[in-house]
Amino acid sequence: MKMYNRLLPFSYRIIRRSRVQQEICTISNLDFLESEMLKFVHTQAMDLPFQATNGSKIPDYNDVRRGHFLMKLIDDSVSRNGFESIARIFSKYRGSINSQQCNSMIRTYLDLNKHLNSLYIFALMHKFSILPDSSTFPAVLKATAQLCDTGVGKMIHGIVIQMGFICDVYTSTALVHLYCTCLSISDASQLFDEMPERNAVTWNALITGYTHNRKFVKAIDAFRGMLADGAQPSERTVVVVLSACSHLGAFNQGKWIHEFIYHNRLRLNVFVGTALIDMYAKCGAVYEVEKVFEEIREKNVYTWNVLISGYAMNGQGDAALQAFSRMLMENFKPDEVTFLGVLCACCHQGLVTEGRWQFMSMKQQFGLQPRIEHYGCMVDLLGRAGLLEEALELIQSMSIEPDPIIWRALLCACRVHGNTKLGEYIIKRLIELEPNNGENYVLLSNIYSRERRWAEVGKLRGMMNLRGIRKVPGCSSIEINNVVYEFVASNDRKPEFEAIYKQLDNLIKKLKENGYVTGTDMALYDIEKEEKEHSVMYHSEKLALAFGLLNSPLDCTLRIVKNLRICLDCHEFFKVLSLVYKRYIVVRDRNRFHHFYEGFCSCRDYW
DNA sequence: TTAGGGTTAG
Repeated sequence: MKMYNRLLPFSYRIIRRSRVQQEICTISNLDFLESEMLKFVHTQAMDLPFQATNGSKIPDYNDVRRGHFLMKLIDDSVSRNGFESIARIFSKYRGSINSQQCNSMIRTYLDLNKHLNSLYIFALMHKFSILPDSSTFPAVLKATAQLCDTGVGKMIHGIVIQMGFICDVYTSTALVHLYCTCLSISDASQLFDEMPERNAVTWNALITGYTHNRKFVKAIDAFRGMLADGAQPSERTVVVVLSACSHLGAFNQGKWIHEFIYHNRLRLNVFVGTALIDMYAKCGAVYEVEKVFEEIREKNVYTWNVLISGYAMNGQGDAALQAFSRMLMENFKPDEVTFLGVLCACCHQGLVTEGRWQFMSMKQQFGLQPRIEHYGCMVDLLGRAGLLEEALELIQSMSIEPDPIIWRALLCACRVHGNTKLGEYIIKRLIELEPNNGENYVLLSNIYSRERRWAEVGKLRGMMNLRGIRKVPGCSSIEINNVVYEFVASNDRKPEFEAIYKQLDNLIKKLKENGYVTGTDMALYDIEKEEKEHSVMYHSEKLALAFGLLNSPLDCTLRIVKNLRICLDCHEFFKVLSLVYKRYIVVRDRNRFHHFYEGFCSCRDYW
């Protein structure tokens, strides 16, 4: 039963006011809201496209058709007399326009992506005393979420509370979505907790909100909450939860969701299939990627894109290019994202000629305009291959203004190929663009350290201290028995991790006997060798690995996710360890995957 | 007859 379907005009019927609701009510006054909304709509209405239609009077149709008729009348009038004429139409037909007709107009404008029109109709409803009902608000809130205007969003929330519609589950779900989209996720969560009624869609709105706000662990927790609440997850639910697992690299959680889909007979539609492939790709599980891809019937450009970029990030450039050829053979039209995957595959594989050709073909054969991301891939591809001049020329030839990311890609190449002169030129540009980003200083410091220019290193260190710039700490996570453990790099031994340090000390000793040499090139400053060894010894990925070895069966693949790029020393350490301990280790760093097995890495030391 | 979905450089 919908308790609030019956209209409660201006009743101030509030069930329970939370902090958010109280705050909202203090700023809400319906007349003020009306004038503010009209003002908002007028100020933004200048660019609206309108279609001219003919019409004179309202025929006696049902409400939806009358709503559509009115809309045509409005469009026609607006195209001839300007946006304000909508109010004149309302005035002319005062008394014969009802809320159902207005709802129909609001929803149709929503479908046409004319969100300001939806809001304008809503504002005029109050002006002409047409009372909204419970069907009005979901559409109005959706339009507000699309426009992402926080002021209007809070105003409409105020009206919802004041008119007593906060208990309508459709309206409050739309409100949760609005708060997740353009207000605050914590306020959305509070609203959700206070809702007297919720259903699967409300849970979906919250879980989606967490994922879109990058609160991936909370999204997975909310999914568990949904199951505990007895709500039935749908295909939409699992798509969003899988996306959270992808971001976290949470393989076991993702696999569990896959089993859940199977046992609960959810459809393996194109959304679910694509989300599954993406999850497995971002967990470094290429075999599962292929299995799901062959299993699903329905595919679209998204599905192909996650497959191609999945192969690329896992170091299987040839497979990515083969998948791209197959995509074309099966008559799918590639888009800009497809070419990002293709160029990324060439980049990680060092396929310079192929990359140049694909970049040309993207423009000439497929008519796609390269974006800065595509140039970024090309600069990285050329830079890694040592073609620094060509990479610089490409940046200079761009019609788009180069961004810090593209300069940093070239700077990394300068470090790899020891080109200090170009590195210094770039760093000056970078520090102008991003004076507070510690990563830039660290990159330059690494270039100086490599050439043993300790005076410059010291000067740079002083500048960082003076400006209060800190290096982003390395952070790695590993999933053991469905629990994600996180480790942060540290120069000090923390007492609670003593068992892990001991394990790490033993590992280092054993690996040194088997050919591992501590790489200290990446250590930042001019410090003694022993101290440098110490500073790379407790990198977060090594701590995660030591913890994984201590807490997993011998045949278990270890999967580690790192927030920065894996360092040279850790890369060597993992290679030797995979040989000595016969373990398969997968590391997802900020850029790509490294699959370590029998002393080798899938990146073939090219990263 | 209303609310909620997947991909993207380094």
